[in-house]
Amino acid sequence: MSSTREKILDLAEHYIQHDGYNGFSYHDISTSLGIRNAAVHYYFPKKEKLAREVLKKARIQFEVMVESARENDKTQLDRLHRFFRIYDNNLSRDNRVCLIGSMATDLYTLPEELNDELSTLVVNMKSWLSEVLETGRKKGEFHFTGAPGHRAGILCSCMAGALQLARILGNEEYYRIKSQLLKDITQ
Amino acid sequence: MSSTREKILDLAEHYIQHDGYNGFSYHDISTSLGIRNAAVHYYFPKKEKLAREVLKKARIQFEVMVESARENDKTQLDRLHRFFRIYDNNLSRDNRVCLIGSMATDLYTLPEELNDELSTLVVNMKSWLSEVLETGRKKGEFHFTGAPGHRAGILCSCMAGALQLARILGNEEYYRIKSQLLKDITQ
DNA sequence: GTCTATATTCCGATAGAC
DNA sequence: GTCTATCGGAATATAGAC
Repeated sequence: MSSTREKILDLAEHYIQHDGYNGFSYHDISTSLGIRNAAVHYYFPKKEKLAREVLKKARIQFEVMVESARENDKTQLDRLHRFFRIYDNNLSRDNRVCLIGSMATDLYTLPEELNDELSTLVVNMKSWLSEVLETGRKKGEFHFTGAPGHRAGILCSCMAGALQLARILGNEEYYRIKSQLLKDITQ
Repeated sequence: MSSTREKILDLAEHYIQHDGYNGFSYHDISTSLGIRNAAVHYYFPKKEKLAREVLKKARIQFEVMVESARENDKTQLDRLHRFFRIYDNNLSRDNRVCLIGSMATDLYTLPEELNDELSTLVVNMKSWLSEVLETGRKKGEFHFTGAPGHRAGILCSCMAGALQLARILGNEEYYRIKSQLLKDITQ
């Protein structure tokens, strides 16, 4: 069980969300880790494989979060806060943009091999959030008009954009957007 | 008055919004234009100067739009539609992401020289939109809660994210998000 | 598993001819 | 203003020793 492999994956995730897929290199990862270029290639021969594994790991991590929400959360508001926490964590870790926003921006320069994993991640997130919103509205926790799927689309795109705006306007902008979105749904 | 220079600027804008700052090269521009690498460097010796000029041109173009809105638009809803049209145009031109979203995602790999121009563009857009929203609410055209600045932040970040999501989920997702945002404000 | 060493390609950038 | 030619460097990737 190699921990180097896991460290590489974590670093790759960091760099993708901090600098973009085309903004980092194997050299960045190897020097951060204190090993050599070739050692990184031992674990991930191609950069696209590395990125694919990052996406896969994020998808599984999201599935774990969903399962944990299913077991522990009593309200849909708890679940909505889990959704927001994903973005909070990105902001607090070096002002990362979200993985989806980063990959989407570079999408047309990426090997098509990455499309499946990326779209699965997005579809899973959006449909889970749609269910949370729909159930929450039925139970009177949330108040909003329109289809839950539309509202989920707004939340996903708005939070992705909020992390990007935060880099330019400051982190306060992110918190303003987040709290306004929350008020829109809960009031 | 060189039209080659203008063509280069337009191509650079296209590539930044299609492939990201780190996803295109002088070679891409020169071959698209049917000239040589060195000719592009004649107009823009450094890539960062090229990107800066793209941002400056976008800022001026936005100022022209604001002035046109001031002269011609009778309602704030007309102005809001102008705002949305910016993103519509990006979507219809090769599924571009917006200039701000693209540059923000690559921000930490860019020369700091670009920060000023980028933040000016964002501040100008957001403050203009805030005014439109505030005036529209006073006149009864719009209905929303919270500060106009917060609502403007939501609109900017949401539309940026919507162009990114559209690349993954299809253009229909963009239109769903846009029309829901519009309903939220006008109903 | 990690290393040295290197092949290959691409990129930003410049010199100098036309 | 555009060209040819080229430099220096960085990136992805691989071969083969340890």
